Amino acid sequence: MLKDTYCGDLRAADAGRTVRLAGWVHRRRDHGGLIFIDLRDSHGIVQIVLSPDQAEAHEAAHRARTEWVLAVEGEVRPRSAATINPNIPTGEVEVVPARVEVLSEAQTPPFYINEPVEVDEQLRLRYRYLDLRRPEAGNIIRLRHEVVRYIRDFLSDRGFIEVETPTLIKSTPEGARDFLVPSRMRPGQFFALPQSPQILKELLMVAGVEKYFQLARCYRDEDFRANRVAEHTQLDLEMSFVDEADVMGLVEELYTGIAQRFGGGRPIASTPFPKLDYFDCMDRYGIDRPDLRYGLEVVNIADTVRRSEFKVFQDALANGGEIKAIRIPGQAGMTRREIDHLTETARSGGARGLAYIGFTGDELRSPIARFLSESEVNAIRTVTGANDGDMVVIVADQADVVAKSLYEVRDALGTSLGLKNQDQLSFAWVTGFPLLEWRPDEERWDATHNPFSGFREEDRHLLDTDPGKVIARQYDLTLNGSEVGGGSIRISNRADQERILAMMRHSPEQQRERFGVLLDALEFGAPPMGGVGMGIDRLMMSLVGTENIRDVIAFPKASSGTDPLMSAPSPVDDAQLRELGLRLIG
RNA sequence: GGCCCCGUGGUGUAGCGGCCUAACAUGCCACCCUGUCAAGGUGGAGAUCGGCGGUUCGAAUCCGCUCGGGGUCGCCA
Repeated sequence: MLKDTYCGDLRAADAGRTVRLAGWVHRRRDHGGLIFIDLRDSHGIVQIVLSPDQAEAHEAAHRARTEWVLAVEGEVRPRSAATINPNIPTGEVEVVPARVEVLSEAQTPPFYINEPVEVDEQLRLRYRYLDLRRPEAGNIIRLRHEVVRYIRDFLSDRGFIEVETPTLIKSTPEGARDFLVPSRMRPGQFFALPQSPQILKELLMVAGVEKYFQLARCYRDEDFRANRVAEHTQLDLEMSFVDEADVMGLVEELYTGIAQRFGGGRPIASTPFPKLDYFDCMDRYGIDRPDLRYGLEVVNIADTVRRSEFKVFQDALANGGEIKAIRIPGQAGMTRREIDHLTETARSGGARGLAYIGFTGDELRSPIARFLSESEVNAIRTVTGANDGDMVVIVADQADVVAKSLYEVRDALGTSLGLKNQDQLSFAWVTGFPLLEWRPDEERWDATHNPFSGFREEDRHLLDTDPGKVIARQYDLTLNGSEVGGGSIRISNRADQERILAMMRHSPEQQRERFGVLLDALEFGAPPMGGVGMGIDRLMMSLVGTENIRDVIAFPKASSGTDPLMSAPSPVDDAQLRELGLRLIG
């Protein structure tokens, strides 16, 4: 090794040691006589001091520029009291080199590495290897390693084995669009990249593995978002002979440990994690992954205004809809502009408008008050618990529109009122999901999560009479309002699996073609089984407090779906295409 | 695919019809400088304003198209 010590590791106790350091010039302060160089490596930064006495070293330091790579050999010296820098961990010492060697020179970087300035993301991605030198960026990748290592240790200690599954698998036209890989040896045929190792992990259970996990790369060929990329990493895990409580308990212990160790001291809002029912969630938050860091719960006020004159309310109820409200404490005086903005937000959720009542002492601030009797207003006030100074906003429409609109309103308020406390990790389980939902356009049932989720035995009879009422043995984990993972106890017998697939309008031929392997395997002694897929990227986003999923990935694709670093995708030679039996059209 | 926002020296921004021969900060280069840590001082180089076309006496500034980027809806678990 050219070095025996990391720059960032030096402390007062190292004073007097002779060390060999190597790293990058973070910053240089050349006083003509004295030269200070902040030398940076993967552990941090330490100050190097060069006086003109050591002519050769001084000369090298004088030539050196930002991001040059230097090897330094010298003595660690305590700094005098007046020159201690309390802002950096190594600030009590500095290194006085006898020798400075330039290992590599460097062009001026295209953006600042030594200052946290917001730079165009494409430029950063194109030079990601420089971007990652920025401690703020690189430390996320290092933290990710620690988290992943913790996961591996945790599960290994509990008898899990990590098994790799293939990256080239069979395409199933279910769910998201597959990435396809043409087969050279079978021209005209294609592999798909896995959207998750779902079937394979169930086969591992049939294989008697009992406890499996994998940090699996999952691929979906869909458009990107701030928190969505084409390839993401999931902690994929499956266990035999378990029920919901076993899997949820294990995941909860794991995630509590991760949050405590890597959450930067941020408290977990509640342990054990709250368990919410899906229908309850939809009722109170309008969404199945509520952000529990703040209140602003949705209240049903249909009963209080059932006999109201107000046509909007009448129509909604006459058409089988709902009327719900959110009480916003202390916001009766919000500006016209803010109200308009909230109304716009509600409209984006499908609502035609947003009614409001501001309780400002004796007066009511409300365009709809004249359609309501005094007792109705009082009833609304009682049901919502509104005090003087509170604002109540109301949406009346079909249930799904009310839910979506008020979810959007609540979410917007959470942001604008500063209620999304970044210093809190608020986990919650959501269970009790419907197994199936009706697709009117396709006239078939579809799985709400995945077609292998089991269902409550007591709901079995409903499969014939009212399939939409069947509750799945599904559980999702949410963190600060985003879904960080989910799983289920699986169907583990062929008859049930075939029955569900049939309800989803898979013909027996399609079932054999697409899921034959699994169906067969379920006939050879399949154990009861269940597991989860946990999104590692989103977990890391929460741990480091970023909105951008690309921050937690070493070499991410840009939002456009391209790779500015490698310039991918790119055209290929005709010869390559020919070999694959492909020809480009258009 | 729809909608919204952005595109000015290396980087981050200002300028939004003529005062722009494009400003500021930082970075870069040179010189001065022995205790700085965003070192300081002096001087200097560096962008025709994403591209194309149009309106106008005159366009970084207005209009159209286009390319690139970001966000969002659709899509996606």
